[in-house]
Amino acid sequence: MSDVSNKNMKMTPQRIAIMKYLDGNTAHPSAADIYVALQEQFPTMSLATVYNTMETLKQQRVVVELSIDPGKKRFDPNTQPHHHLICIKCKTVLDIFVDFPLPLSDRETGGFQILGNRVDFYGICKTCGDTPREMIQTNR
Amino acid sequence: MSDVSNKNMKMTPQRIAIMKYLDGNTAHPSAADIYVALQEQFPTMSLATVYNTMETLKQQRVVVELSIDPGKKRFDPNTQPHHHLICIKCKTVLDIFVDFPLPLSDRETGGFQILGNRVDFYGICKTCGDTPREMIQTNR
DNA sequence: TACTTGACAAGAACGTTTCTTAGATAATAT
DNA sequence: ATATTATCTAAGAAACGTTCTTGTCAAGTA
Repeated sequence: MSDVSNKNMKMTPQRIAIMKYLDGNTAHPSAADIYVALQEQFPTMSLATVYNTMETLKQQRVVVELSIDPGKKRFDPNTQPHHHLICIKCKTVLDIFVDFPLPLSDRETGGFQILGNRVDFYGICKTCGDTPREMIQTNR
Repeated sequence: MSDVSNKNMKMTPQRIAIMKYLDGNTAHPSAADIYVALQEQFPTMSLATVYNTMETLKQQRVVVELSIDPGKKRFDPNTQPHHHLICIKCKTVLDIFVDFPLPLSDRETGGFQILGNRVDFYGICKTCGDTPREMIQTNR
């Protein structure tokens, strides 16, 4: 993903900035996160542009959209299949690159054509587990 | 769940109706789904009441909130651990009751205290696979 | 009876996402 | 070089889904 170029989409300064911001980013940012992060660099860029760009990047399979957070889309620049550890307190999402065998028989799928899977583990992250409740700052 | 009574919460006609509607319901309805389904029976009930009730039922562990649908919460009256088959076309969600071993080493979790997991399979359901594109009606 | 508590409807408010419009920019063809 | 076309952008409006606030009512308690 570190190559910021693509023949299938027009590369504009805004898109390049968004892709650079996402490159190597493991925080699974939302559209609003991306928007505020690039505010300084592009004070005139609107949220709609972020959404449009993310939609384009999604279609180009440069990012994956996550529905981990209720009421908020978050994006993952890592398009390799991997799973997530989600902290139910601070909503931090960590990547895990373990491949689990998930066999399903035809009887279980019942004509359903399976294209992919997603495994989410939820629990308490190290920070939230170690830190007294009143000191935890939820990111989102 | 078929027992519509609970000592920890006041049972009102609205709540009883919502619980009855959810009982055995495998469609994973959203708040709006529940609201419109009960419109005829309770024309004066507001959407806020549905949300309040679902929050209460969630805390009583009568339902589980799903973040399967981006931008929409859906609820599952089946609180037994199970996984989901999600059709990416019509958003139908089917339950599967298979238990997969999902071992994670301490190195992989890195201090993360795991409380549960969720496995979502996504693909094309039988109906959407069999039916020509222009005839498919997306439920949501 | 008075007091307290919880639930309700109604609508306002909020956050997220999509849509619409008009103007700017780049690619292609003339 | 100029015209044409398509694409991208900002800006704001609009549409959702969800939460919050307010006033009202009913049930339970002292």
